[in-house]
Amino acid sequence: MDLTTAEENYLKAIYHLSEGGKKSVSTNDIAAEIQTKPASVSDMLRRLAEKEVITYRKYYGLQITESGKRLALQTIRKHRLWEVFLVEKLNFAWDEVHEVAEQLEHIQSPTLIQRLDAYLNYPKFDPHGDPIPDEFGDVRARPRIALQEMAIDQAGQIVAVKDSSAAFLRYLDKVGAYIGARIKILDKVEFDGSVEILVDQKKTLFMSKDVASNILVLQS
Amino acid sequence: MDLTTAEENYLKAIYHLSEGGKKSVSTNDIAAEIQTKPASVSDMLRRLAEKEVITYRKYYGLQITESGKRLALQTIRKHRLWEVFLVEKLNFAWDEVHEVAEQLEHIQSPTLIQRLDAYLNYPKFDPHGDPIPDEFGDVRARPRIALQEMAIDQAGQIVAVKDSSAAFLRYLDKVGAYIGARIKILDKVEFDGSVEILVDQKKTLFMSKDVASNILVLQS
DNA sequence: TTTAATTTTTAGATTAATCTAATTTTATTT
DNA sequence: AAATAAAATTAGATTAATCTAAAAATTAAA
Repeated sequence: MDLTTAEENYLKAIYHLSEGGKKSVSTNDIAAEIQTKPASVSDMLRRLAEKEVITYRKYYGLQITESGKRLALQTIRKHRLWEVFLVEKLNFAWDEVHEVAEQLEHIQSPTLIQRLDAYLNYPKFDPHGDPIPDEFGDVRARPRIALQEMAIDQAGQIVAVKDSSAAFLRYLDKVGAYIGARIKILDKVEFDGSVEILVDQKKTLFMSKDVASNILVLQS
Repeated sequence: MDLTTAEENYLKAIYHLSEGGKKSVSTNDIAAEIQTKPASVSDMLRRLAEKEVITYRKYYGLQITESGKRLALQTIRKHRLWEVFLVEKLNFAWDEVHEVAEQLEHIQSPTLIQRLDAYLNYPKFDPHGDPIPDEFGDVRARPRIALQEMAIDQAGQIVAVKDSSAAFLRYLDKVGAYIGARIKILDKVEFDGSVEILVDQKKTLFMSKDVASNILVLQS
């Protein structure tokens, strides 16, 4: 059973919102996530329910089905593999890849994705540090902690960001706190929650609590 | 001015038919090329004329405009660059790439194409031997001759095929007459027009007139 | 040069995806 | 618990792309 591009986008948004910890996903949430009007969402929910990728009771909300989850994870897998390709092979900066990947993720060709995966050497994480589901939709997420919550002298590797807005990503790139950087907490200021870290054993960096709580670290 | 995916496909078909040497391109030709109904074509022609990528007089036929030609060549450029990528990097066979490239050619991102071009080392020909237009739409075609028309003892390199159906391409692959192969005419049979050739200085091969006239060679 | 055949276009429907405006349902407040 | 606010849905339109069937225009043939 095949989904249109629009359906894939809605399903992906629904999946992300469901995983985002919220108990129920509202029509308005989806509309905001996908930049469209609530009326359009209602319409689409009816169609998605017909295709049995969600269960849906009017006014009462929705739930993604197993088959819906599988399809959403396929799309996410494709998106993230393309992001790896764009950054590793075509030298895109990691804050420039999203829109292109948003288009590429809808290309239909299982063979293409298998071969792309092999070509990229079966990457497990995308350039933002988010895990890439395997072809069965299994995701092996690493336990990650916000940089802000680490104690003095703890070390680790930056693996993801919470806020992946272009502005934030550009800021990080500029100060040298890239994904993959090995860091260590040198000091924490009680007063304002700001942190001093050592990057790659050479560069020290100050960051505000706001910034530090948006950076996710894999502890070592 | 942007074209939809369907418009791009029609314009590409029109361009190919125009270049194919026919003086005028008919509604039925386009319908056949694109696997659709003449009624749909009439409709689309009206829209393409509105966007000024063709000039169109009802019942009298159409002509592609300069801007239409430019856009068609952009799409063809993208298609062929993706084909190179699929074959060279992802190890697709050259008869498996068409459908995927048909999808990839519609991805909108000038940056992506620039970088893909650089990554592939600015290829001038696709895996079928067809020339890749540059970013301004300029095509530098090599003078090519049908294998069938070469004289005994002449040598060259297979650079393209006229009939690129999957069946024909598979046949060629099987007998070892791949794109890029260096060949030499050993003998020609007057009676049925069949040819005997030497491939890569080691293997001799017989082929019928039909096959030989569908293989294009760059003479050396 | 009429008639017949072919080609092309229009008329009228359909489907997916979207919108605005109106209505209905649910949630919140006094 | 009635009144109000917020959220969600329906009604009715619109656009792109397609189709079938009918009509119109052009081309070919008797």
